[in-house]
Amino acid sequence: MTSDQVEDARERVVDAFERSAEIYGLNRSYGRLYGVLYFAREPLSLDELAEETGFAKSTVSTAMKELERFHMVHRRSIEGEGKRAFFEPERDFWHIVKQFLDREMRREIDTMARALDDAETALEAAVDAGEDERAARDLERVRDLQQVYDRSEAFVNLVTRAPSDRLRSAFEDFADLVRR
Amino acid sequence: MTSDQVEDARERVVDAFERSAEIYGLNRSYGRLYGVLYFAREPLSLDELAEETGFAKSTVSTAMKELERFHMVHRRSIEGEGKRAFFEPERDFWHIVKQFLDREMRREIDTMARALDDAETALEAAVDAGEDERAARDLERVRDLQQVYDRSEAFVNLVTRAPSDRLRSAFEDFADLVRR
DNA sequence: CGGTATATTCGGCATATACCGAATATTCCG
DNA sequence: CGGAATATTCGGTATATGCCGAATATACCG
Repeated sequence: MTSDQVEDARERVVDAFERSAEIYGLNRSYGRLYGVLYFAREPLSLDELAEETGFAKSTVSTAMKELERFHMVHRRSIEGEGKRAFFEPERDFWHIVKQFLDREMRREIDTMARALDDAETALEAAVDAGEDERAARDLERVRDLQQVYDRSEAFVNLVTRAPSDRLRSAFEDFADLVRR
Repeated sequence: MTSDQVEDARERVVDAFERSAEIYGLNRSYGRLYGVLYFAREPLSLDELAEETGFAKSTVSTAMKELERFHMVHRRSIEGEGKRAFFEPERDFWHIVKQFLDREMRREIDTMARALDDAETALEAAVDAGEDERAARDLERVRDLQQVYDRSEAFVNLVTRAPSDRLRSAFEDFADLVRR
């Protein structure tokens, strides 16, 4: 039966989504839910998602909240459907990446930057006070890190502020930059 | 005492490493171990790392194996130190990123690509057989994904093959690409 | 080749996480 | 405003994970 094969094929792609989720530190179930949504012909309700994936409705509810946090799905209500919530997948992967950079990576960079600044101050004082020469070494290390994080921050700013299609084309050209 | 402040500052940076590890889906303990190594004046042994971090030696041993897998640390032996192993941090972050792309992301891309190719074949057959028009929709989705993953693969190839300093400078120029 | 220093493996415990179903809260509509 | 439909929260359980210390394996040196 062809339609069985189609079903299998779709299932394998959803499997692949699960493994992807895993790699990026997300729960497998999120990959599955996202995958199911990705192939849905229309927005799905919590009950439909639960039915489709085999998870309890409560599980789906919390998972959806998290997936929304990552901007991987969007919640909608539909005219005449009362309170019932419907979910659609975000299919622009660049958008998802941007949101991740904006939310998670920026926060990481900020804490690190603050820690580094404090460390720099303390170490400068230590060096001036003629403390052991370990301080000088550490100061160098800290400054190296500062440079790395400054660049990361610039990159994050760049990416999160540019629209997806501009990024896509910039990355095409990026290839030439690396190669030349 | 200034040296207390220095100690505190170093500690805060190591803390920041822990949080970073967390964000990228690694264990906090890996961040701590890497951080301690980052500021070490010389390569550290398992016992020294255990002493410094408070983890059991066995814990450190397995963690080090994992950190090696990610190319975040390197294992060395030192002349006249017998069997004892010493560890050094990889300080070139680009190198670490490249290894991650090469090992993890490439594998993810491969499984997804295979799943998508299978799905494409099955769906094409279904469409030709005049199956329900859902197949046509799905085929479109699959092809969109293929494009995304093809581009990702090209990007991964590019980055993993270029030397770190070239990447760094290419990313400087990338900024102009996006902005212009 | 035997002994010693070191590394790794393994079983077990304690904690964290994923998931469930029942209980509660919220929204919408008559 | 009340009641029905839905979503969310919460407590409990099963499983996974992190970490430890003891037991085992491995490498080096005399």
